[in-house]
Amino acid sequence: MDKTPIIVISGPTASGKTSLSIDIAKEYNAEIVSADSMQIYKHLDIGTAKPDMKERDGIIHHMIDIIDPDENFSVAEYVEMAHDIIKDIREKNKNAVIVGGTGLYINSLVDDIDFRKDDSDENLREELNKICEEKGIDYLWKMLEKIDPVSAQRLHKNNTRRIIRAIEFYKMTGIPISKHQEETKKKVSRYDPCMIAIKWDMDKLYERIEKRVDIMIKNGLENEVRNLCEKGYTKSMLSMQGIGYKEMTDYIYGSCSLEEAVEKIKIGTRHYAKRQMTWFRRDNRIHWIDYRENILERATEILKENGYKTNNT
RNA sequence: GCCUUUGUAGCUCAGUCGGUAGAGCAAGGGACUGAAAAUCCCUGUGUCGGCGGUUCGAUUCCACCCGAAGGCA
Repeated sequence: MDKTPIIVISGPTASGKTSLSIDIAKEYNAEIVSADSMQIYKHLDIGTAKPDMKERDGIIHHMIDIIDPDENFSVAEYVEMAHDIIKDIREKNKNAVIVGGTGLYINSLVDDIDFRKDDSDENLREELNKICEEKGIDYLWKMLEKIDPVSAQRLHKNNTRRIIRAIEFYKMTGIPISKHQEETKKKVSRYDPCMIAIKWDMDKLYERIEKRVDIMIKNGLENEVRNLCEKGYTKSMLSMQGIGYKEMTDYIYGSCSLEEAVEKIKIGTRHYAKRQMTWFRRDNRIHWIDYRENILERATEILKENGYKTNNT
């Protein structure tokens, strides 16, 4: 079976993914599929650095603004929708450019990981959370050790979230999540990705983050979050836990000053960029482009080596 | 000018009844298969402001100097 070629642009925040992706989309007759866990939300624009229509410059963007801020979303849904979109794009004889910084989304899509329909249940998860509060995480960890010792060994006892997910998976499917993970690793992906990312010196990247956050403030992040709060969206929602949103909410409700909130946004974004780097660093399929190079030119070379042709060639 | 408080890790500060020091934050590294902008793990030597004195030994006590904050003139 022929694999579907896809162009993937990943990397840390503020590395220049968006503008590179649009340039590439123009040259390669492509549509863009975002892989960003926050840009999927409507009304979260400034803080997520969502490209506006002018920036998109006529290029079709998918997986942006697809749900309301009070809705939950997950990788499983992401992957399911993205597969269909890519299929449609290909049927139009266009290229698909996947762009985003959410490593889990990128890898789940590119590696074509299976998410079963029946292995998740929010009520059960809530129930387990309650048990954790009452009896402590040790109790849950021991429970997991009995049903899935492999996962129990792998998971640190403080990582409540993952422990609960592992138990949840077993209760829903009757098989240990560790076993499921091993099986899905063997699966051959339907995609043939050409992966590109822009590499920055961290201090340079941090400078960009600093500037970018200042611009967000200038562009009215406070107002954006105020509107969200007025619409009734609260910090308990996933969307409002995004960097920039949770800190601004704290400021709006008076638990810190604006300066403190801005500083926290900068720190949070730095931490995020660092985590993204540890995620992407280990993927040896990625072609890293140094920020000092002519990025589009270099990307074009890489794509050419991988059999992609521009509109002009 | 005098009095008081203060000077310890990039920052905020503990501490050593004299045996050369430790937290939080920052920073660095790592993990990651249905919350992932989330969640979690690992990493702490720094002229203890300067110069002397006492002492076997001073960051700790004493004197002086320099810097900071406050008070009195």
